[in-house]
Amino acid sequence: MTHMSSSAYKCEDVKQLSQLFKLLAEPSRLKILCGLGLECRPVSDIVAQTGLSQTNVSFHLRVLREAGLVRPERCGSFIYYCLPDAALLDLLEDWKAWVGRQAEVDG
Amino acid sequence: MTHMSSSAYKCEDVKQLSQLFKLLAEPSRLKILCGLGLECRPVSDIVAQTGLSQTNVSFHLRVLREAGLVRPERCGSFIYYCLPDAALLDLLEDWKAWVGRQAEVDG
DNA sequence: TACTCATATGCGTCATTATTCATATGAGTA
DNA sequence: TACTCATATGAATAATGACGCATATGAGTA
Repeated sequence: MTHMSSSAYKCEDVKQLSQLFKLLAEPSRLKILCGLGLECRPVSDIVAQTGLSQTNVSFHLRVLREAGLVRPERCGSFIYYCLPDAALLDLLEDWKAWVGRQAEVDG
Repeated sequence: MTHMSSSAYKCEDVKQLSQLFKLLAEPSRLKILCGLGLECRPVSDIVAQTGLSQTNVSFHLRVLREAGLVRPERCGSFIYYCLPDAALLDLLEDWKAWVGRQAEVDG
């Protein structure tokens, strides 16, 4: 316990947080999330929008669904997906802003 | 262009953002970043603190360094690493808060 | 120079995971 | 029931990335 600081060692829940980031780290998944925005869209729309294969979209939607990052809603033979929490988009925006600032600094 | 909305399609820079998240998705790397906090520490300290092997720490530090997420500073035979931007910690805190809230909601 | 300590790097291996193909489920409709 | 469309799933493959071992670099010191 020599140089314990107030700022360090704050991430007890590194595991939980890294799992979340892993979900967002997949370009296809991030594209799906961002593409959804605040709207609900059927899978076929997501497929068309992202250009990914239907199989692949379904795969990633399952991952996101099981993590609670998207919520499915059946409507007829369609299944609509949407973000359960708008705050997620704000967080993503914060990172984008940060990345933008970093890019300025680094050149 | 049938149902283009204001909220969707906002992530032009999905690739850049997902690369950043990929860096943070590695538990070891996240541990290193969080462990650093606002301080500068030599590699040997990071090794001791994280319990990771020296090789592995160096490996991850390189990844983080090349991405601009840590900055090295030579001091004698030691190389100190620190975060170049304190805002990074705030962003991580925001996510932790969000994850906490999600956990409440989901049960 | 020779020696030590701190850190970095090349290489091989193992584990994880994204992707595709083919097929199954499940709702709607005739 | 049979048929179609929307979505999900299983199996196989391919790509990525983390980790350890051995070794190299580079600074300090005698």
